Amino acid sequence: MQIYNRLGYDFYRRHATEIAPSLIGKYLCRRLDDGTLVRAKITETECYFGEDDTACHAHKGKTDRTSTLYEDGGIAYVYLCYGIHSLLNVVTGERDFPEAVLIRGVEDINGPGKLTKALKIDRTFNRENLIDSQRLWIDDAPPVSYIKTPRIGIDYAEEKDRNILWRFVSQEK
DNA sequence: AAAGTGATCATG
DNA sequence: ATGATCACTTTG
Repeated sequence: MQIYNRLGYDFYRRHATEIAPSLIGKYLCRRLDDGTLVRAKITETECYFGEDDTACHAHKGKTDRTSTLYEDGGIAYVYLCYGIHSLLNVVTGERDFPEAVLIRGVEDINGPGKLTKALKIDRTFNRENLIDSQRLWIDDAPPVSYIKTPRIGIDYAEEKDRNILWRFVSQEK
């Protein structure tokens, strides 16, 4: 049985538009405080790319909250949505350019809020370094076929950004 | 269809 | 200090 290594800096330094589809089928890994290892196959992602993307949190520029997006690729961006849900993103690309991939779903868990609840991921994981963290990382796996759709929950964005096919969903059963 | 929930950001 | 706005989920 093949053992796959954790994804490293070379994977994360590419553009979010390229990384979002290639994350489908990879394994999101979480080491809980009690030592339990949870590995969940990623089934759904979205990418958010640059200040020109009106759906991206950084489209109005750099603030305290969005500063995470401007870091080097390979760290987590976790923020509180609707006062209830922590949403997990992976920061990608180069420093000073804001881009990230939202992890929207994993096997058997659909929904970005449910997945962070199941894996016990909260805002303390903001800026967690996925390349060397002992509690959150992503393991490599072979590519998987996927379909593309528009992104979800971004009605406030400009039409050009609402229509772009930046959501990626696994076709595997 | 609509509420629940609180950090964030722009306004005053 | 106040108010609007949410990259969601659940309930009816």
